[in-house]
Amino acid sequence: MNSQDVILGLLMKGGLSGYDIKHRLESIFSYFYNASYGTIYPTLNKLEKEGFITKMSVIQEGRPNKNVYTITEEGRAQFSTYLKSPIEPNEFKSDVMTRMFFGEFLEKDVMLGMLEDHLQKARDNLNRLTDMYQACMPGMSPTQEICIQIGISNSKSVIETLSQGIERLKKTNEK
Amino acid sequence: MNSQDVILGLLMKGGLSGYDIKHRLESIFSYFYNASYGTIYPTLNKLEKEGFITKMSVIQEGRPNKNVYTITEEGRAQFSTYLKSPIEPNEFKSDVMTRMFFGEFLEKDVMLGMLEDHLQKARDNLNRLTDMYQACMPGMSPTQEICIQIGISNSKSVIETLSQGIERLKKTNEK
DNA sequence: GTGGACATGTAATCTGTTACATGATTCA
DNA sequence: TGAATCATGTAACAGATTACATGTCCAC
Repeated sequence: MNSQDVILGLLMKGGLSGYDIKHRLESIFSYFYNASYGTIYPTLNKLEKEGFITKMSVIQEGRPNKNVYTITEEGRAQFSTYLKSPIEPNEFKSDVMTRMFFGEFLEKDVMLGMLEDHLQKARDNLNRLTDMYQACMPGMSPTQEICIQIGISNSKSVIETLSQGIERLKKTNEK
Repeated sequence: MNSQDVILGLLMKGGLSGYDIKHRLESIFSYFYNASYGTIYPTLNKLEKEGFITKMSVIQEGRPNKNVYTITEEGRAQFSTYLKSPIEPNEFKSDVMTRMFFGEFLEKDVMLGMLEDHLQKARDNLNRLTDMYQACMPGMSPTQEICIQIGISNSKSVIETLSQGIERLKKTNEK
């Protein structure tokens, strides 16, 4: 899975600009994939050259013009090839957890501050996801719903486990 | 956080070879970080050139020789710098979840097969983590314990949410 | 006139993986 | 003799990010 597959997927339901794609990725998608403009625009150009999408310049009023890309039949076939390819394992990389792993080399109060901070981020993330769930709920496909439910339950489990861990750490601190 | 930081961290408690490091990463670490030999060996050479670690050739009986690397004072200082640097956000990339997101473009039975498969992998992963928890439990630092507890509770939450999702999907299939 | 949303793009760089290449030693 | 484990390394490539560069249009 790479940016090409994801972009083709996003175009399956209608034309989008690079800017639109970035915003889609940031909202719905951000939990399990992301890409920067430095990836999106070159990928769109590449996909157009390969005939998987076509470009249309759209003149807008009150805004700069934009390039709206539409998927072609070849593009749909290509996306279908991706969907049938072997699934790649999840990739997860966590700086916070790495620091927790090496926690014995850091002062306890610094570590506690770090964990509290991370906990707050997890709470914010949970709120973001539940808001999104509420907002998108009616229009979501069954598997999209599973997707966001996994995100939500994962967030909850991190919050719970981390809170308990912090409390335990604080107690060892008192000694 | 990159391979340099992680390798220095692993050397904080004693000398290791590249091969040892790979195995450490695969066992304890694999939940939140990983690296290939193609990263480990060049990184070790780079760290040695920079004076953060020193190499010692160890002649073994019944096995090929190996290079054991030891962290220097400069290396410890460098690792400490990492621990005090701003925390980078988690990175998560999931092919399965991307496919779930685009589930409407895939036949239901194919999707179900994919999800069952993923569920099994999640169960295997949970078993691996709980075994590791049992095995390493006495020697773990408090924050290491939090680390693995988060891994375990996340695995459990994925299994539960996914199982329920699969059941729901099956019902919509019958209609 | 300035900040912010909208909009597109490139060059340099980073960081890593994969595939290849080699070789010792043990055990069945 | 061949597979498995131990052990090290490199070259080609992939895939992305960051920083830079540019510009429109609106509202304050």
